[in-house]
Amino acid sequence: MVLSNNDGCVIARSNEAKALGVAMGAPYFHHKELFKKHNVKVVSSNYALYGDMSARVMAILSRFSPDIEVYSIDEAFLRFRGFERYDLQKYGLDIKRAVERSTGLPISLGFAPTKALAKLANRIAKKYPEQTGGVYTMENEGKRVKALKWLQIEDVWGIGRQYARMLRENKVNTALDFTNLPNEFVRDRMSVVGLRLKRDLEGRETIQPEEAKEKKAIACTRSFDEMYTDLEQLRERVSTFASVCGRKLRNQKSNCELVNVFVSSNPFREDLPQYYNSISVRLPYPTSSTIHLTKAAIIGLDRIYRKGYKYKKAGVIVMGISPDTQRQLNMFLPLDHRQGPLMKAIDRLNIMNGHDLVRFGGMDLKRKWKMNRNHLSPNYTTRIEDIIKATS
DNA sequence: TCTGGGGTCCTCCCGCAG
DNA sequence: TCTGCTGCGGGAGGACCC
Repeated sequence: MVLSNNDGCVIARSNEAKALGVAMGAPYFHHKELFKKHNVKVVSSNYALYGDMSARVMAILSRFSPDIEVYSIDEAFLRFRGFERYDLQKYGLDIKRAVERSTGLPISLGFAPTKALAKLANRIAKKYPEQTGGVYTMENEGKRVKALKWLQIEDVWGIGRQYARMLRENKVNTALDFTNLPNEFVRDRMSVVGLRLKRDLEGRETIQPEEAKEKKAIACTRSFDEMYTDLEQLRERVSTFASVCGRKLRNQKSNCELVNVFVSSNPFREDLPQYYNSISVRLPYPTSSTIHLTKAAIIGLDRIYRKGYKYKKAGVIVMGISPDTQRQLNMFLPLDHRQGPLMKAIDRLNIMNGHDLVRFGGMDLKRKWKMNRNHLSPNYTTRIEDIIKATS
């Protein structure tokens, strides 16, 4: 089982762990005893490792089709245009073997005419490994209808909890029931998004592949390991969050003109007074300078901070993002030309010498806080000390 | 004691300007 | 000068994804 940041929630479960009845997102501490009793292997999330393994898998997949959309850390859509003469089932097994041989990671594949149907085909492949070999091809109308009949409404890609409940109340129990609904009903209750999904499930390609785009918002938010009451503690954390946003912005060669800060008490502590607030601070011109972002974030924080609450979470979200090459400057405020080279130098030092070598005065230089990661797996592929040792 | 983090898109509403 | 209509942009809120 894999835990979220801070070892808070269960975010991934093996089939064995699922069989124990552990729900997705369940708080870890609720089930600690059960895990101990059944000897469940628990690991803290390790995104350095997952990110690297993901990149390896995606690189292998891209050898099999020129047209790949990396959808998330563990999913990709590949388009097989011009593969009409291929036996896709066999080709799929080749892909699966190649990934498993090079990375040791088991994968499953689904072939279908649209993205929503491909998700469904993949689900079948994963669910019935013996019959499908981990590859399922939805090559005709009969298979499409059969699959839609099999798929429960809440398992449809794009149908979340709210929609599933509403649909069940309207006697829609399977994906097939959903495709049989009148368009007007779907449009009315689920907006054009629902309508697009319906068409896609009918086999008419509607949900288009996404090209890699620059992010429209970049966030760094954290729950704290203890509750903070002091403005100074919050300032330190918020400064650090702002500097992370700055680094991410510079990585994608963008600037932002809006810095949003939020603070929150612990909603699970109903015995304590609750407080949530957020504020957006507009910058005079788009920037990715940590100095500017931090200043703006602190101004925002000072405005929303209220004494007397115990704070459990805070974050910085930068918005209004534009690329370096399209920067709208301010007619009345001169651009500070020193910021760019300064940030570049800091980023370079931090890359060469490990993160956080160079930091800013407002940040948590003494770093009293810690993230709970009590079950961390080694960084097998990204840290030389952690590399797997082979012994004879 | 201990309950994650990072995104997207759509709709609605409001204020503003023509 | 006033009123009504229309289009647009921004913010809030709600749905979804991983």
